[in-house]
Amino acid sequence: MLKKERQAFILHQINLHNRVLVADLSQRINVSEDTVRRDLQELTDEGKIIKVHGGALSKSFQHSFNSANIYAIEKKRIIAQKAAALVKNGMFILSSGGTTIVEMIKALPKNLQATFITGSVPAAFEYLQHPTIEIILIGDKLSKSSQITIGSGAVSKIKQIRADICFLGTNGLHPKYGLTDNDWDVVDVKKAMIEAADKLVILTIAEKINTSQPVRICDTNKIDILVTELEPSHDLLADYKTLGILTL
Amino acid sequence: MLKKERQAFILHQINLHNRVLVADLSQRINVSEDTVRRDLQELTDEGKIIKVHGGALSKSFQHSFNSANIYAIEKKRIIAQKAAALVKNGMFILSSGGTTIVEMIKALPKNLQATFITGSVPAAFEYLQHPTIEIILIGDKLSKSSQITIGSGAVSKIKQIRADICFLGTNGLHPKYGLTDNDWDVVDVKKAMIEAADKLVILTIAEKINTSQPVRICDTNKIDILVTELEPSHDLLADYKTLGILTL
DNA sequence: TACTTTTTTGCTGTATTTTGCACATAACTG
DNA sequence: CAGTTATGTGCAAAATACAGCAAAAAAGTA
Repeated sequence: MLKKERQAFILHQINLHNRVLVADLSQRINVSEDTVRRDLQELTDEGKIIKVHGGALSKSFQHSFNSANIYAIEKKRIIAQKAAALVKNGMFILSSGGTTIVEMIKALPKNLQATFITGSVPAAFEYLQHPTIEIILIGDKLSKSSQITIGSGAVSKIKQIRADICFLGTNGLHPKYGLTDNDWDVVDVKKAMIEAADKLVILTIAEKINTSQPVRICDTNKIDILVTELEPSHDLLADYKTLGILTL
Repeated sequence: MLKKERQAFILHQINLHNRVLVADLSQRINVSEDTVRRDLQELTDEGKIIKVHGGALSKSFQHSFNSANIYAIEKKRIIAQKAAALVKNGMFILSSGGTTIVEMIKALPKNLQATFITGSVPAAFEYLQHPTIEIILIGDKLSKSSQITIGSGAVSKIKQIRADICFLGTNGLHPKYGLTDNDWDVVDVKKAMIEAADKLVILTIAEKINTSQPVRICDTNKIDILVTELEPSHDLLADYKTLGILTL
């Protein structure tokens, strides 16, 4: 069996049963467990499955864990504070989802008057807790893995918008490869958001800096402001500063 | 069963029943109590559950520690079970938000293949927890009080849909005044949902039966099925049965 | 065709993870 | 307070993962 064929088979099994075991697959396909593991690793890198000890799970399993993910929460709170300070009264703000964005929403001043636009369910949930802001929800098909709306309907709605700022969380940021993600449909939505806003602000923990994912969203020089938990003068940010990006 | 899978199962059980017992889980999953305990410990470390002697509790449980609320939740769970049984594979289902609807979503069979359409953020959040269903989010302005999208954009999107069932929670139901609510904009959306579906199913606790609110959604005879926590033959439902409504 | 180069695969040995058990300790119950 | 039940810890066995290496297969290339 060819490699591509094998991976397609594995993907099919995962979508069918929501899980696979390394030992199982190795026997069924008649290859070594190492090979299966390598296949699972590649599929994981492409963001198609979730690899776990002993096998792999469908992406739809991921959400049940992410719901209360407090990973790196302290760092994200620092980022949230810095990012929230960029928002002024009267602004129109586009935002994606992600835990960092949700933290930013929590950090918004209580008397802020602004309009926020998002397709992310967790972000919308958090925006709803705020007493004074207005919220516009972008409708379309909901993606299970990313919990935001995707598809042409969402993209065309976003294109009708002219926003002041676009806040994006990110999965990969690299001076050469730019802003990257692992889901094709999500990338389409993020691209549209970037085009629809005057300023692009990227929120990311330092750990994701200089990493990359398979699908490209935009070039690094499209970014206006980069918000991390580091000091603005930190070495890790030097490359981005030379590209003209404001680091906070 | 894989470790992650097991933890997902435990998390699901907790969200469903608000509590689990170590001994119970160990028997159901067929692992030692130690393993269950370790899982609970990890989930606790990640902040997803509350660990207690003998088992664990849902995080939401610690907030809603008032007994009146929990009493209603038991009733709503009965309603949820009955309503969830109406959904079949391949259906298109429109739904509003509300706690009763959210309970219904939790009660949906795990292998269900259907498409759900909603403008409610809490409902969407709950739909996202389901592994196999498809979700369409209705976009527009978000209403803070009702947590659903309202406005002409939402209404016109709903009008483009032809659904099998429309599930609505309700604030007032009265044989004479029909289905009523207290928010003008929400009523517009609910009206559109009713028109867009073949069947109208109303989910309500008995205590709201024969009460009314200021704004009318539709006549009582538009209702096809009325789901309450009562026995279908209960006296309180007699009026509605004579109107040709199926009571569950 | 004959050759290099690259990719794929399995193997080996060495970490790492997971799990159940035993035992001491702590928490509940009446 | 005594008895029961639950918990945490250390430990060892088994399963699983990973890194490095070399053979085999595939893809280019002259």
